[in-house]
Amino acid sequence: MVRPGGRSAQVQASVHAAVHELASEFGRDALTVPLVAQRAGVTPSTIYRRWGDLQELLSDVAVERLRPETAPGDYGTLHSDLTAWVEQFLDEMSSPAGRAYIRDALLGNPDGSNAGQCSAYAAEQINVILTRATERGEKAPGVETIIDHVVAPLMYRILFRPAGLDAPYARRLVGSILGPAGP
Amino acid sequence: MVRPGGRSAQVQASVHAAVHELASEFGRDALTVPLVAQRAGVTPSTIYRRWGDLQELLSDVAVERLRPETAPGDYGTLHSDLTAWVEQFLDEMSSPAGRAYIRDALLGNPDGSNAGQCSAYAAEQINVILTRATERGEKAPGVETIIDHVVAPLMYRILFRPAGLDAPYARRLVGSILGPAGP
DNA sequence: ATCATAGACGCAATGATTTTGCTTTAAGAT
DNA sequence: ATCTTAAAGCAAAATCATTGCGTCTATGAT
Repeated sequence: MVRPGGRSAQVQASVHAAVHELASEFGRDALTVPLVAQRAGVTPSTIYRRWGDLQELLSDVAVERLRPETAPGDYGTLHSDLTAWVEQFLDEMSSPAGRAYIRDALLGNPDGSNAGQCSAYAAEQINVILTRATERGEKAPGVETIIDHVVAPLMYRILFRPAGLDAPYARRLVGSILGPAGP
Repeated sequence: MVRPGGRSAQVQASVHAAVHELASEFGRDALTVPLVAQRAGVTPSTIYRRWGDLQELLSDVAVERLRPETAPGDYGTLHSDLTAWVEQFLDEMSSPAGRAYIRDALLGNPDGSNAGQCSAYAAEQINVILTRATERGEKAPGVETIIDHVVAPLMYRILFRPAGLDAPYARRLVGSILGPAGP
């Protein structure tokens, strides 16, 4: 039974806020359940009961933090829209903070859909871009193609090979799917 | 100062073994340092001193577990070699145990090269396949291309979208890079 | 072959976190 | 207004993490 705005919601909000504050104050690795609980004005047992453990909580917070806040910009062509989006994606995700959030998101319970949610966010953004391109009359590949051959390589490198990852690389990926930049 | 075969090596071996055993007995999430220590016949402080914490230890074990034990098979053509390797890769990595190991490997210390090591293993295997193809006179793409457009999409789906991941999908990825299976 | 030494381990005490039974609170339904 | 019930608080108990100190072991030099 969901009770939006009720006490539960307030607790969740203050706990999430506490995680943010403490993470930026003392660093993500200094977080502990009792610490977060104190800052949030809650008892530790509340957190343990609702989230199970710190990892679940962090995973939860990470997903919220990874949700895009704005629709992809419109730059007139599919190629430029996608390039811009990919560059921003890379920027946000490859920072130390971004990588930490991604790793946290991956840590949630077995098939708790936290990680899936992240992927869904990206798919949604890409879908907006592709739909817009189609409406303009441009020929556009499928969302899956972009995910497989642009997003996935970026994410792979972010997670497994933090070095050798820059904007030119990202643009090259876009080019390899859409062909070289149009006129 | 490395002392292979010494007490240290034995401790490491029995601790690793204990992790394996307990993980398959009680599940990875039931592991605790004291539990592992007891099974390994060691005191918890030994583990804390050597590995720091449970995550480091699990990350360590995961990398060892993810190391390929055998060179990629030779099936006569690049296409079949790569397809076979990819199918095996998918098999091993997409199982619940495989995914758990990957996640653990990602968890090691900040940029402790554990995750990088995994990526290096894959690159090495692929390199063997591509070199063999080149020696046969086949035209072969670079290692990076295979990583970006075959390994990365697989890994992305393993981590973020466990559903909709099967051998045909993997073969399609290979086909999209090498072209349809040749004679 | 023996010795000196650095590194690693065991033990045990201490401090922090996690878990659990019971009680209390407040949101939503009657 | 009262009732029902999910969720939170409280506090004790259990478990886990951390650390100082002494001991042991394998190594390299004598």
